[in-house]
Amino acid sequence: MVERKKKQVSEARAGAEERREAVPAGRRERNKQEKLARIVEAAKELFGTKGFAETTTQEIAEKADIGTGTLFLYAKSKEDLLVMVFKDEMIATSQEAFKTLPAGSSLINQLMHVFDMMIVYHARDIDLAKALIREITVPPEKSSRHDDLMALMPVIYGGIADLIIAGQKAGKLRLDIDPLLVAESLFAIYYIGLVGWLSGIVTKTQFIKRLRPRLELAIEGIVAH
Amino acid sequence: MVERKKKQVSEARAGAEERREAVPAGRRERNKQEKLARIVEAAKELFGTKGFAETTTQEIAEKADIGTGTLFLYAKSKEDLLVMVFKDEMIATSQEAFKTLPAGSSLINQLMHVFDMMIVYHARDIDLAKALIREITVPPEKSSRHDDLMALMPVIYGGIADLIIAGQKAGKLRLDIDPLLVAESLFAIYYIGLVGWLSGIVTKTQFIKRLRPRLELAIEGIVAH
DNA sequence: TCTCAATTATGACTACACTCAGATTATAGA
DNA sequence: TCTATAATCTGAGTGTAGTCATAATTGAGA
Repeated sequence: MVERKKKQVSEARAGAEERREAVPAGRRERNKQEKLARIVEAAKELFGTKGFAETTTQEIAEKADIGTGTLFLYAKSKEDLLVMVFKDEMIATSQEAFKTLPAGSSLINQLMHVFDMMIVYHARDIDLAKALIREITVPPEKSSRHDDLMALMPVIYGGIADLIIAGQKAGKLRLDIDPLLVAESLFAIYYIGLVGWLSGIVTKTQFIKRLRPRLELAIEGIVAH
Repeated sequence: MVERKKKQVSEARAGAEERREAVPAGRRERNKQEKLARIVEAAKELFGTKGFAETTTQEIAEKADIGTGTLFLYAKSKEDLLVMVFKDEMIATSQEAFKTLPAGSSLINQLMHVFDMMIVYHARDIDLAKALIREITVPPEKSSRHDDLMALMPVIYGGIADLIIAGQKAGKLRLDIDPLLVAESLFAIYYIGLVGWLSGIVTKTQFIKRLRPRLELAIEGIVAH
C-alpha cells in the first residue's frame, strides 16, 4: 500500500522516469500529467485569489475537475500542495536573482540584490508568503516536499557560496573559511528578518533597512582591531 | 463580542490586573485562575506523553474537567495552547542560561553556553520542540500569543546584547556597532541551525559542531586583512 | 435576602482535511 | 478482440478543531 502510493507520487512528479519528450508513454501517464497540471493550476489560482486558509481542498478538486480523494493521491496534504505549487517559482526567482547580479559590485551589494529580489517575490502576496515560509521552515510530518526543498536550498546556498569564492579569488575575503558555511549564516540573517517581517514584528521597510548593516557586520566582523 | 473575548483572555492571563497577592479578588477570578491552571497542567501532561498532534482538545478538556467549548475561552487554538504551556519554561531556560555564564570566558564560549542550554532544553522532546518552534517562528492568524513571544525575545536578544556590550567595555569589540542588531544576527545563526536539526536535515551533533565556527566567523568577519 | 445584568460555561453542531473500500479504467498478453 | 491484472479514481464516511446559542453562575445594588 505504501509502495503503491510512493510509486504514484514519484511518477507523477514531472514524469522523471519515462522521459521521451513528445510521447509521454501511454494514455495513463498522460492523464496523470494532465491531472497534476490541472491540480497545480487550480490550487495556484485559488490560493492566489482567496488565500491559503480560505481555500478548501474541495474547491481545488472541483476546479481541477477531480474527486476529492484524488487530490490526495497527488499531494499528501493541503500544505504539501502549497509547496508543490510555488516551489518552482521560488527556485526560478532565486536563479534569476543570481543571473542578474550587478557585475563587479561588492559582496554586500550582490547579497542585497539577491535578497531584494526574494523580498519582492514574497511581497507580491504576503499571506501566501507567510503560509509558504511556515511550511518550508519547519515541515510537518504530513509533508513529502522534503525533496523539493532539497532542490531549492542548493540554488541559494550554492549561489551565495559562489559569491564568496569569487571574493576569495579577488583577494578580498579570507581563504581559510568554508564558503558554504558562511553562505548559510548570511542567508540565516536574511531569513530571520524575513520571518520577522511576515510575522508583522517589523515592517518591510525596517526589515530591508536593517538587513544591510547586519550583513555588513557579518562580513566585516565585530572584533576591535 | 470581540471586546468580551479580549477581556476574558487578558484577565485570565496571570491575573495581571487585579494583583492583590493572597486574595485574588473574588470567586469568579479565582475560579478562572484555577481553570487556567488545570488546563495548562492537563495540556502539558498530554502533549508530553502523547505528543502534540496525537493529543485532542477533547482530551485536554476532559482532563482539565471542563467543557470542550470552555477550552477555547482560554486559548484561541490548539497551537495557542502549546505556546501558552511552554513559554514560561522557555523564558526560564533562557534566563537560567544567562545566569550560569562561564565567568571571564570569551564571547564565543559564552554564546555556546547559552545556545547549548537551549539545545538541551529542546532535545528533551524533539517532536514537541518542532511543533513549538513551528508556532513561534511564523505564528498563524489564530494565535494570540504574540505578547508571550514579545516577552521571550527581549530576554534572549537583551542577554546576548549584554554580552556584546561587555566585550565592548573590555575593549575587545568594536564600539561603532549596535549590540542589539548584532545579537539578532548571532541568534539567527543559531536559530536556522536549530530549525535544520528539528527538521531532520542535520543531526544534533552536526548542528552543534558547525554552530561554533559559524559564530566565530560572524564575530571575526570574513574579510581578508 | 432578593433581583438582574454581566460574565462565564457548556456541548451539540459545523466545517473541513483526509481516508478507504469499492468502482472504474488502462494495458499487456492470449 | 477478449480477458486478467494492475493502476487509478471516487465520494461517502471519519475524526477533530473550533463555534455559537443557550444555560448557569456570580456579584453589585435594592
